[in-house]
Amino acid sequence: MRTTIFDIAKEANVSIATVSKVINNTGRISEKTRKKVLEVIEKHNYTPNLLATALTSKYSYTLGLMMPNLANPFFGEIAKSVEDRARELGFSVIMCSTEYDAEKEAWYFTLLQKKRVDGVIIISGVENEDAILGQKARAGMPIALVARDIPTLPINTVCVDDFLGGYMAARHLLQLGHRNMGMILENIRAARERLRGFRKALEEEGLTLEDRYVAEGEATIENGKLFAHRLLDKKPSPTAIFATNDILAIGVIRAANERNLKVPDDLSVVGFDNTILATITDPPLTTIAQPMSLMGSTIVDLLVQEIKGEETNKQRIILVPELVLRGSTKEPRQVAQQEGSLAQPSFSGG
Amino acid sequence: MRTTIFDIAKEANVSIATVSKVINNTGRISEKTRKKVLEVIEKHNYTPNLLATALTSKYSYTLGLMMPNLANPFFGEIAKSVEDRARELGFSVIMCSTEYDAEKEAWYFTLLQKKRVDGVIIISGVENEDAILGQKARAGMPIALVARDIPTLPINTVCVDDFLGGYMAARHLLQLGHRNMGMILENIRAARERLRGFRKALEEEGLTLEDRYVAEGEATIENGKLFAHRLLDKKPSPTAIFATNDILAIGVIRAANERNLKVPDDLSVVGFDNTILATITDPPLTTIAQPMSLMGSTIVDLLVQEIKGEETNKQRIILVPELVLRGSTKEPRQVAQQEGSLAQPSFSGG
DNA sequence: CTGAAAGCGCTAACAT
DNA sequence: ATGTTAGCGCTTTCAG
Repeated sequence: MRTTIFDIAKEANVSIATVSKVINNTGRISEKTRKKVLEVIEKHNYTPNLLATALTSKYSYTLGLMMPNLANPFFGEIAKSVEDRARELGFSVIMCSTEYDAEKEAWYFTLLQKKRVDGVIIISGVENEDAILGQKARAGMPIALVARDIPTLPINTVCVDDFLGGYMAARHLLQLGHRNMGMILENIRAARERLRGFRKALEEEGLTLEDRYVAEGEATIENGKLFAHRLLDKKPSPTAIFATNDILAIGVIRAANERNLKVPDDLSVVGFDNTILATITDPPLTTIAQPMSLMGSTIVDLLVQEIKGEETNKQRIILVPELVLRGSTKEPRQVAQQEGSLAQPSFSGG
Repeated sequence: MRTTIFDIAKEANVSIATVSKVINNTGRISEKTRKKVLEVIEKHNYTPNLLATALTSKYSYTLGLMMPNLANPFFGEIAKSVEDRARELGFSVIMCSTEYDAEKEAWYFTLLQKKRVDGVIIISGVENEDAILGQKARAGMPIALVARDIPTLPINTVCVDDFLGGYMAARHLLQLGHRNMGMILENIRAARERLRGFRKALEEEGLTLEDRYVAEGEATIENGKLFAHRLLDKKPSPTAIFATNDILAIGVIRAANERNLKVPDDLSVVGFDNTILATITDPPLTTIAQPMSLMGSTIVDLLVQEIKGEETNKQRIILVPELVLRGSTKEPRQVAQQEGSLAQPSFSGG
C-alpha cells in the first residue's frame, strides 16, 4: 500500500488534519510540529494524492486542451504556450487531438467533464457549436476559445482579426500591382473571414474576386498544391495567390515549382500564421502573422480568471495580425515591365 | 450541486451499487432496471466523476508525457501519435514541456506522481537519470522512454539505432565522394551515438573526423547556422556537414546561403529525423528518418502493457532508421570534375 | 439480480 | 495550536 496522509499522521504523532495543514500551508501550526511532519513526509517520500484532494476541494487544477492536430506547428506553438502559462498558474493540461472530427470533439469534451477538469481551451476546430459549445452541453464547464471566434457566444475568446488579416494580405498584393488574384482557404470559419477581408480590399479598388478564383478545403500541403494548380489553370491566370495558412501556401509554392513558375517573379504567394514553416520555405514566405505565443498565454489567463470566479464578464480579445514581408511576393511581371503604370492610379485614391 | 450517482440511484429507485454496475457493465443487472437507470442518467445528463472512480479503483487512466518542447515538430509528431494511441486504449495524457531543464523535469515527475497517473512516457530530454529514472525516485511508477536510450536501465524503450543512423549518413556522403566532413550535434546522448556511428564509417575508409570539425550545442536554427559558419571557416573547409537533426541542418543551409555557397553543389547537408521541415527547405533535405509515428504508438503499447501487468519483462525496441534522399546532397565539386575518380575505390571494397 | 456498508485519501468546519 | 468528524463520489465485497 502506498503511504497516505494517515500513515504520516500516525508516525508524526499528530492528526491527519494537522498533516493536511502543513502540506497546504493553511491554519496555524507550530514550527516544531511542522518540522516534525515535514521530516516524516520526507522520510517516506510521501506524495499527497491529488485525486483525493480534487474530490474534496473545488478544483482539480487540470485544464483540457482540444485542438485539431498537435503535429501542426501552428497548434504546437499555441499548445506550448498554453502548457507553459498553465504550469505557471498551477494547472496541468490534458491534450486532446480532435482531427477535425466533430464526434471526437464531443467525445473528448465529455471525457474532460468526467475527469472534472476545471475548464477547457479549444483551439480552432470544427464548427460544432451545438454539440459542445451550447449552453446546455457545457453544463457550466468554463470554456475558452483561441483562434476561433464565435461572436454570438458569451465565451472568453482570443483570436486575431481575421477579416483584417485577409484585408492586409490583399492590400499588400494590390500595392504591388496585382490585379488578378486567387485565394485558397481552409474550411473553417476564420478562413472565411479572411476571404471577406480579402474581397473587401479588392472591392475598394473596384476589383472583384470571382468564385472561380477561390478554392476551399482541408489544410494540407497536398491540397494547397492541388488547388493552386486548379487556380493557375484559369484564364486569365492569377499572378498572386493568398492562402489562409502557411501549410496551404507551401503547397502553392510546390505547384508553382511543378509548373516552372518562379516565386515570386511569376507568382506571388502570401500565407497566414507565420509558423516556423514560413521561414524555411524557398523563397521564405510572406505571411500574415498571428501572435501564437501571446494567444496561448492570454487564453489561459482568461480561463483561469473565469474558473476562479475573479472575473465573470466574458472577454473577446481580438489581436491585430501583422504582415511579415519575406521573399514570396513581388510586383507582377507586367507591372514590372511597365514600371508600375497600372498600379499607380489606385495609390492616388488613398 | 452536480448530480451524483446517488441522485441517479434515488430517482431510479435502485441502490448506488446498481447504478455503478450498469455504468461499468459489471455484475448482473436485469434488462429492465438497466434500461430504467440509463434513462435517468440520460435525463439528467449525468457524467460519472472519474476522479472518484480513480480514487477507488486501481487506475486513473491517465498518462504523463514529458518532452523538451512541444513546438518542435519532431516532438509534436511523436506526441500526436502517443495521444492517439493512448486514446484508443482508454487513456488520456497530460503533457509536460520540460524545456531541457532537469529541475523542471523532476518537478513535473513529482506532479505526475501526485496526480496518480498510471505511467509516464519520456521523450528524449536531459540526462537526468538519478533524479527521476533511478529506481528509488520512480517509486514504482511505470516509465517508458522514446527517442532516448539508456541501455543500463531496465525500462521499456523505443528508439532508433542512433549509431547506425550516423553510420548511414557517413556512408552516404562517402559514397558520394566526400572526404572532408563536419558534424554538428545536439547535446544529448543520442546525438553522440550518431557521432560515433559517423566516425566509425569514416574510419572504415581510413579517414578520421577531427574534433575541430565537430560542434555541439542545443538544437536551434541559430546554433546550426553559427556552428556551420565555424566549421566552414576551418581549413580545409568541409564539403559536407551532417547535423543530428533537421533543425540544425536548416541552420547549416542558412549559413551556406549567407556565404553564397550553393547546397548541394558547394556543400552537402544531411539532417536527422525527417520532420515536415525536411520536405520544405531549399533544397529539400536529405535526412535520416526516424519513424516518429510508430515510435509513439509503440511506446504507449509497451507502457500500457506494463501498467496492466500483462508483461513484466522490459523491452528495448531498436528501430532501424532510413536514409531519405532529397536534394541537399551531391558529390563534392572536385569529384564531380574528376568524374568520381576519388569515390571509385571505396565502392570496390564493398 | 439487487442492496447495505465499508472504504479510497483527503479537506473543512467545528471542537477543544 | 491541534484533533474529531463528516463528507467528496465512487467501487466492491458480501448478504439477501
